[in-house]
Amino acid sequence: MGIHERKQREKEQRRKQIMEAAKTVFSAKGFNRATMEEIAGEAELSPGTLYLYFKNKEELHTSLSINILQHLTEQMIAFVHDKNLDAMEKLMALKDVFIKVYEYDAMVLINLFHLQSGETLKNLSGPVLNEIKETSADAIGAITAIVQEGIDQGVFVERHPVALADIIWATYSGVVLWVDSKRLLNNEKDFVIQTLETAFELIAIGLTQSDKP
Amino acid sequence: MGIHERKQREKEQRRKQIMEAAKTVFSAKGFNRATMEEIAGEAELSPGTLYLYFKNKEELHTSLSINILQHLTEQMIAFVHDKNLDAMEKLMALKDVFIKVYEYDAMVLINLFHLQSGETLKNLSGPVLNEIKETSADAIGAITAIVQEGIDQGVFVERHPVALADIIWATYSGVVLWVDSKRLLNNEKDFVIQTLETAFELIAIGLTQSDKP
Amino acid sequence: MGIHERKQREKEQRRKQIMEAAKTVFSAKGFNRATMEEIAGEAELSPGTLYLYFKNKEELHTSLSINILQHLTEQMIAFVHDKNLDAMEKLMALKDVFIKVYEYDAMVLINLFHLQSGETLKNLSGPVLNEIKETSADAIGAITAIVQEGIDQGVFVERHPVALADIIWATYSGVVLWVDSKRLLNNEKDFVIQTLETAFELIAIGLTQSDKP
Amino acid sequence: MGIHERKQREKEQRRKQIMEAAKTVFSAKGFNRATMEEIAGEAELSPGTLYLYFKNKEELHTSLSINILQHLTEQMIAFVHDKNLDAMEKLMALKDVFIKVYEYDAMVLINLFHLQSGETLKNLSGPVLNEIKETSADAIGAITAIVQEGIDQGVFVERHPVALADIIWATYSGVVLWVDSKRLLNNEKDFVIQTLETAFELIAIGLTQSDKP
DNA sequence: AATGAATGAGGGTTCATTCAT
DNA sequence: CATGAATGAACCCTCATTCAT
Repeated sequence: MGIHERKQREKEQRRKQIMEAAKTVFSAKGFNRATMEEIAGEAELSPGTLYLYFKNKEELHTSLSINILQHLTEQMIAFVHDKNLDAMEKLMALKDVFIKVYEYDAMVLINLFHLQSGETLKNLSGPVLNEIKETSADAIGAITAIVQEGIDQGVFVERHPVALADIIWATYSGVVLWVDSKRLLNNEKDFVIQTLETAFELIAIGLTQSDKP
Repeated sequence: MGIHERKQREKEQRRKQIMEAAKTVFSAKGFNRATMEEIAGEAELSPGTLYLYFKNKEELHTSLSINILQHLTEQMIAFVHDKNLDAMEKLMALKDVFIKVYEYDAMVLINLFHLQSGETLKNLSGPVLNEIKETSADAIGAITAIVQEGIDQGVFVERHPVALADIIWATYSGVVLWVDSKRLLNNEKDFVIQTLETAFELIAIGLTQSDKP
Repeated sequence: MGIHERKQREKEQRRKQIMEAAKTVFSAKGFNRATMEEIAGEAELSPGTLYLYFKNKEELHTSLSINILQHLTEQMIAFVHDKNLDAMEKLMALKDVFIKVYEYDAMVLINLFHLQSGETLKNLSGPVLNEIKETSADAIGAITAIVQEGIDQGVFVERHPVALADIIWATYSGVVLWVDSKRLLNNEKDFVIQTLETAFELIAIGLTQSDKP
Repeated sequence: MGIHERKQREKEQRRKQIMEAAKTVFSAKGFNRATMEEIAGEAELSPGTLYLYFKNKEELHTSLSINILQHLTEQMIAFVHDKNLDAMEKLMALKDVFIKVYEYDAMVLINLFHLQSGETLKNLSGPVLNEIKETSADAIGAITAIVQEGIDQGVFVERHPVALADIIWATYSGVVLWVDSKRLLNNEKDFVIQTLETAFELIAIGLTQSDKP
């Protein structure tokens, strides 16, 4: 079993090595202009080897996104059940996770949000698609739980919690995509984090105040 | 002059004809899987003709986005200077424009928001890039003007107006992308408009209320 | 008939105008990279018009060569029958014509010599091919006549006059092609004329001296 | 080591296989009408494979020329340093090499001389261009050395040795191109070799005799 | 005669993927 | 498992040529 386990770990190790290389190349070239040969070169492997670990280029690409989505979701779930935090504190913790993940790997996160595109989504194989569906359901579920808790506690005003969760998630993705593209268009400094902070201020107010008088 | 003008109009007509066909094909296949030959067929023209009107596939694709962005911006600017509306009414008018444009052509709008992607942005020619930059600056400018007016009138609380405009725009794009992808993932009904309504409620509250107590 | 003649002259005029433009463009781009559209633009005509005067691109290209070949041949023939010159003087006159034509239009001359290529020759239509055959036969005939006269006069040693004419013509084309390409390869000054002068010295000696002792 | 060497040899083998096929196809169709697909078919390989060994069509074509130029140059250099030959004998040996190479592969040789064309030359990549420059400099250098030796020995009259080398090389290329094209034009027998023999007689006389009396 | 918009066949090239070693 | 040479389908784009006006 020692042998079997080591094999398993080596295999996992290779996958990571490839995904790391893929991240670098996709990041520099974008999906279309990146070639499997270049990724293989970056990973110091041969092209053929990539196909032992990933079914094809698309799934290698998607794996990057799934990875960060799982990472993000895990962290969100971690404090949802934390009894020591009230709903508003959880909302702020959510914001901090969003920012931390953005800081951790902006490019893969952007990539994840672009996955929300018909073109990409349509071409994924069933299992991969399911993994995405489930993980993103978990992510939205975690946000929904926070919102629901706030409503139950009377801290947040009563609205459809799933819609609110969608808005929070959408704001996150929208800010990351738009502010990042502004950076590219105008050679600006990176304002994503500041903008996220302000966006969450607005969201917090919107969630707590009943209505414009 | 009659001749010259008619020629001009015919040329404009052809561009539209091609863009219409391109929209159909890109919409059905996505950028990569769409072929110029198929677009030409859809437009009942020969492949070569496409290149008389668009430099290459990428610029044809981008033209669709620019088009809707200009359309959107024009409408936004239209009521910014309307003296009969106060800032909050303008904000609601903005929401209505957003919704109307989404209803008018969801697919091209989604396409526009995906243009905010490094991969696509990096490969555009100078003139096209400039057109995007300018038009999107106009769009953000229009939103900024509304927010600024609200602040000046004491209706909105004082915050950095550009950041707020970015957040509004980002929320729009985020909601459209995310809720649309949820529809694809889960074969859901289209909730984009309802979600946008709710999102704007939150934004309106966030803009008018100073802070959580 | 006045009308008919004027029409005729105008037509001739247009051909020249097109050939002039073609010369410019072929010269700058080479045959393959030159486009009919660009030639039309240079001639301030539309692409379609070119086809009223030349059957296709290849024959337009070849016409340039035929033109200079006829020009060259005419001048050679002019002094072949000049009773005031002896064979050696005629040989020197030949050299002068060669140089003058090179100076007049180096590019078209080079073009002519490249026509001596299987690829180009094989794709010409019958009539054009015949014109080339006849004119180049005339050219070689003129040189042969000079050599023959020299032999008859006992000035040149007895050898096969056609072979000698071929060698003279080949030397001309070889020097022009090779020295011009050296210019391109090494960014050298143009040494074609000096090299031709030296080459003809050698030829003159070779023709007059019987053999190495 | 055995493995590495064999791989190397196999690779070299493939290049030859492709060049052989290319020679056949270019020879039959000329550069423009030859297609990569046809060459691949002739080599019993797939089109893609060609691009593993040659950057593009042009460089495959040029490689053929460079090959024969190197072959020619090697042989010329071989006897330049032969102490057993005097200058005149070396000149005659040069002629023999010229003839042998022509007999060995006339078509590729003609191809080489056509490379001396602006159009082709301008579109070559730096490294390939350099290889041509260097090899043709070596070729001219070898001829120059012979001529210089003749002058030093007092066998040849004193003239600029480089110019003489150029003339010899130009005569070679001119005779091959022109007499071969005569063959094509008039369905003649192949007189290249006889003409070269006569040409070298003239050159020998021209080099040894001081001047027309 | 002149136009010039439209044509559409054609080919070079790329690159994800495979498979014999 | 790993390799990497070979594959070959696919596609963008060019441009000589045509023809309705």
